[in-house]
Amino acid sequence: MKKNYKNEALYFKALADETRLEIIEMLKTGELCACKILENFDITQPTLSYHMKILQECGLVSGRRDGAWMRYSLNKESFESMKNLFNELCLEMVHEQNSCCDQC
Amino acid sequence: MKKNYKNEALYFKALADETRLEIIEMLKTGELCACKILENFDITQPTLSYHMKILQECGLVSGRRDGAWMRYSLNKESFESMKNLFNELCLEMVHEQNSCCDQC
DNA sequence: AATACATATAGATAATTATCTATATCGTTG
DNA sequence: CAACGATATAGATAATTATCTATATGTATT
Repeated sequence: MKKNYKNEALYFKALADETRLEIIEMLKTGELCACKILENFDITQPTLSYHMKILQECGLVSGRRDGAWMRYSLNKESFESMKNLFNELCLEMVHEQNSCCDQC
Repeated sequence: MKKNYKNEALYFKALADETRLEIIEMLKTGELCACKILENFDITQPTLSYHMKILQECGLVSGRRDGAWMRYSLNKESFESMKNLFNELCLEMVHEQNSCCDQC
């Protein structure tokens, strides 16, 4: 049975954007509201909202409403599970084989 | 000085595609020629060539010509350096702060 | 309740990425 | 060197993603 890489790709897609990587970096300092994150970028508010949605959908970021504000923070459990997934991808490299088949 | 996430994003972009993740998985068993990889997918030869180029450009995969064939293999050093980069992204999460600023 | 502020959603568009067909290049073999 | 097989490149197109403007929704304040 062929393995499906949709889940893995979802995580990596979330990280495959400079803006989102920088948002993650910002959130390392702790919980931040959307307006504070927005200050750091030259994008419009709806664009930030779009990026936050992607980060939330893959689970890396959690948001909670606090009055008029949304407060975002990193979800440590998700980062852990992504790290495991990533290590799995990196490790288990089998030793060299001389050729892949008889013809070539 | 604002950090630039271009390099990091490049790695993640390379991994943000199911086909490429599966190619990496295949290459874990050892070096493979393009034709052998191609058999596993429903894509054309030029499309595979395109994916191999992306994997090579970010350094994760190395290719060597062997007669008429190209033999591809995983570049362990690159995987190591990407893992470091990734751990850096995951770790160093500072403890919760109560609020991000005075207004909100 | 009216207004103002913070964020989200809808819909359009621009930018990027993945894919294809056609063709070129490179190496092998008769 | 001609023909063939393996791979790469060019150029077009389709699909996806990032961005914008306009607007809706939700909350707080007067």
